[in-house]
Amino acid sequence: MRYWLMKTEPDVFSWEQFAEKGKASWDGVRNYQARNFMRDDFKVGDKVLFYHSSCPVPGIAGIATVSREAYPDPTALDVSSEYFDPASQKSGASRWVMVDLVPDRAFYPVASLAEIREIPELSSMLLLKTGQRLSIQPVTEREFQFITTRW
DNA sequence: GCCAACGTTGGC
DNA sequence: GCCAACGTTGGC
Repeated sequence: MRYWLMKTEPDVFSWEQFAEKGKASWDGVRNYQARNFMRDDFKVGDKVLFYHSSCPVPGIAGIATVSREAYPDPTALDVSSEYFDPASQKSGASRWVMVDLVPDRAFYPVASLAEIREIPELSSMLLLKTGQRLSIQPVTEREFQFITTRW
């Protein structure tokens, strides 16, 4: 089993919406490295840290579980979608994929980025690396265990 | 709103 | 293939 961190802007899709819906299809990823993680490495049962970015208190809002492995992201072919991708339309097939998640539990309060920064055991998390903007990142088992024990 | 640190695009 | 210009991310 592997562990991941996935970023979302709560203005677009929040933990609260996720929990209420009971499921999420992670569409809209338009970065090759992030896509490749989903396509090649995500397995059913993998655990995900659900991260809120670009908001008043950036941080991990809860934990989720991968419930379906990578399949084509249809928003790439939908001209009315903000995630529409002309190159996918041209080739006739979506070059982007998504996975499905189900919520596990929420963190109350969120594990804020500021708090995470202060914890020596978490100092090597990719999240804290300058310039690291990947929206999907691998997390080590130790990091995951530390966070879910603390929060 | 600022801006550092990227990734992508496209002319050559 | 190079690389300048441009666009995006995301904390602050």
